[in-house]
Amino acid sequence: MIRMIDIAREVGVSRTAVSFVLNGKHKEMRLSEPIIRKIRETAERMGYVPNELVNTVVKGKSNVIAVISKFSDFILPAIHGCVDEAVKYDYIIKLIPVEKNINEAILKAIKFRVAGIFAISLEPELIDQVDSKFFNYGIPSIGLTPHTGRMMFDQQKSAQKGTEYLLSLGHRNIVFFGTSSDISQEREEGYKKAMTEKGLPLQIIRTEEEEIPEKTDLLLQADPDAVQCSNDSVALLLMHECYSRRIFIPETFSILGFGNIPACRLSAPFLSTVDEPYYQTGRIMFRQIYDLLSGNQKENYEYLCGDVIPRETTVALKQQKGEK
Amino acid sequence: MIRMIDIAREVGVSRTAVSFVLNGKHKEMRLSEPIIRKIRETAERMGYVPNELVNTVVKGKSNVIAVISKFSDFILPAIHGCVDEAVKYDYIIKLIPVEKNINEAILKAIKFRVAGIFAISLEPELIDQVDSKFFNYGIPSIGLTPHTGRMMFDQQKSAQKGTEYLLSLGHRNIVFFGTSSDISQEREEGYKKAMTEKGLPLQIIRTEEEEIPEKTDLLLQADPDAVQCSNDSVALLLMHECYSRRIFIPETFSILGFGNIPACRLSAPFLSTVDEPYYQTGRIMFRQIYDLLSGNQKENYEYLCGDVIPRETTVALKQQKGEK
DNA sequence: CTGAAAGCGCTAACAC
DNA sequence: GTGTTAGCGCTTTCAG
Repeated sequence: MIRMIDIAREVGVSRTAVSFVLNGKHKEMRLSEPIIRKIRETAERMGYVPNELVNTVVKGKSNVIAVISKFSDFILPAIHGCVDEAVKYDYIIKLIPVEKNINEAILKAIKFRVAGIFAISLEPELIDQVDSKFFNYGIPSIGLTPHTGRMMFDQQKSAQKGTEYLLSLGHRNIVFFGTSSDISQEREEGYKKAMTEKGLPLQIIRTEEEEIPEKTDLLLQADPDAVQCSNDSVALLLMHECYSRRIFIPETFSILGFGNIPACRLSAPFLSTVDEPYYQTGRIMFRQIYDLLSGNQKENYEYLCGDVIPRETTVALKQQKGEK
Repeated sequence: MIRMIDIAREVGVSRTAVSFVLNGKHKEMRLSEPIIRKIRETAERMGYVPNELVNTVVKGKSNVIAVISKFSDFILPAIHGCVDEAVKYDYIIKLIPVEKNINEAILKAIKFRVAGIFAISLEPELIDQVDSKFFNYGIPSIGLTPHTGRMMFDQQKSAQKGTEYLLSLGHRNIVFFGTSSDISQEREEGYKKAMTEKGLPLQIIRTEEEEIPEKTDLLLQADPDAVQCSNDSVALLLMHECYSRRIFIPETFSILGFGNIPACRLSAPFLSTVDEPYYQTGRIMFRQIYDLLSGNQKENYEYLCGDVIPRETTVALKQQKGEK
């Protein structure tokens, strides 16, 4: 690796001159144009690459952000969005996986003197284990305390939009088919709100993914116009149950998922769903920490709201009944 | 951030002593046990965190690996595997996205003096643009030249295993339904090999994903026992076409996918497929660059071979005919 | 056991 | 315009 001193010697100037030219600060020391050009050319010719690590050490400021996460297929697209956004602001993302010990991961980030820490997709239990001493280091972080770092996505409102879409299709007898996870319940609230506003009765069936086969029978007894699922997996699994019973969708009833996972575009029939844009959310999350780093503390970020993506599993009630 | 000198002053010893103790080299300078303990305790109490950046600068060796990639949902699980494996060897992964300019990404990696560069999931055209001067820096890299950095996965052999599985089920009239991509053709070769070994006639239908609706009719005319698809998407899309035609699977014919994407476990019926373990492959890729860094150059890594994952879309011929 | 000193590659203030 | 110098936080050698 060639260093500044090497090119200084080659050109026959001081290391300082090289430093200033290469950092675009040559105005502060009126060097002659030819010299400036020669320094640049020589640097290029010798293949000089500045050492960012040293810069970080000297300036005491890095442009690396640690993303601490329990990675899963689920969260990967958000990381993707985060990385893409980071590169625009000339930040680099370092990935630090967490299995059991979150403090180990945080320590690793601090060892590298990262500019900021971004924790994402960690269970509350892990967050509770965070050693509070780390906050003394003054490293801006998001997601290391219980109420920060949530996905910037409004689950309830998005689910409500989903229900309203079903309503707009003429469905009235809508059952919400969901799991008992926190996130599922937030979505359930959206359903409740939309139904209540219309004065329609609530029908909620809670199920774990493994119980879907049995719970499907329960669902069928309700003879719904439409069923709104708390996520795409349960929607797809429900469709699977319908298939084995030779119950056709959307002729028998409409199904709406939530999440817009890739499988929605590969199911038979294609699953209508509410989009949860992980990638976009990842980008917003980056901007959140970026603002934190720049000191532009905006306290309230706009939460993203998902759009309904109509595909083949939802159809107007009239049309459905006609086919029945 | 507290420094070594701070804890040295606190304890009343030399900075050298602190350095040696904290790096576990105190044997080289026989310090008294109480002093050693006091240094450790003080470091802990004051919240000392070593500065890895400086260490890198001083030692001229880092334990950071840059993963340069055009990230996509596809490749994310491989990254995941890579990160998980890296952490075991105490390496950190830095993500550097590439859109158009690969040299910019490489430069960024070199600026940070990474220990190695790992390029993955980049089109050949991008690889061709790599400025050869970068190789002078002697940074170990994989995937920056046309014939390195391929996924360590044997497409052909895996596909062949798939065909053999179909054969073992009693199917003879097997058609290969695939796209014209390079990877699809490798898999096609596996199919050909298995069929040829049995002296069975080859039936291959090439299709792009958009053409699947029309090509399905062609497929149907062949009246196959089983169809082997070049990837899960086309298998799933084929199932979608069958659904709209009310052709039931696996009663009419068996379908085998390739890839084992998450959607396989969410389709109706669940798709049997050949597993392409991206996550595992990512881990192997890390080990590859790790060996390169450690100087243990093994020239030939074992290519992974996928296993058949039987689910609901494949069934023995006898059983199928019985139901027909 | 310790303190001094050189070195890693670079920035930035300063006197010349 | 330049060379010197101090400093960033640390490792490592070496004479005491």
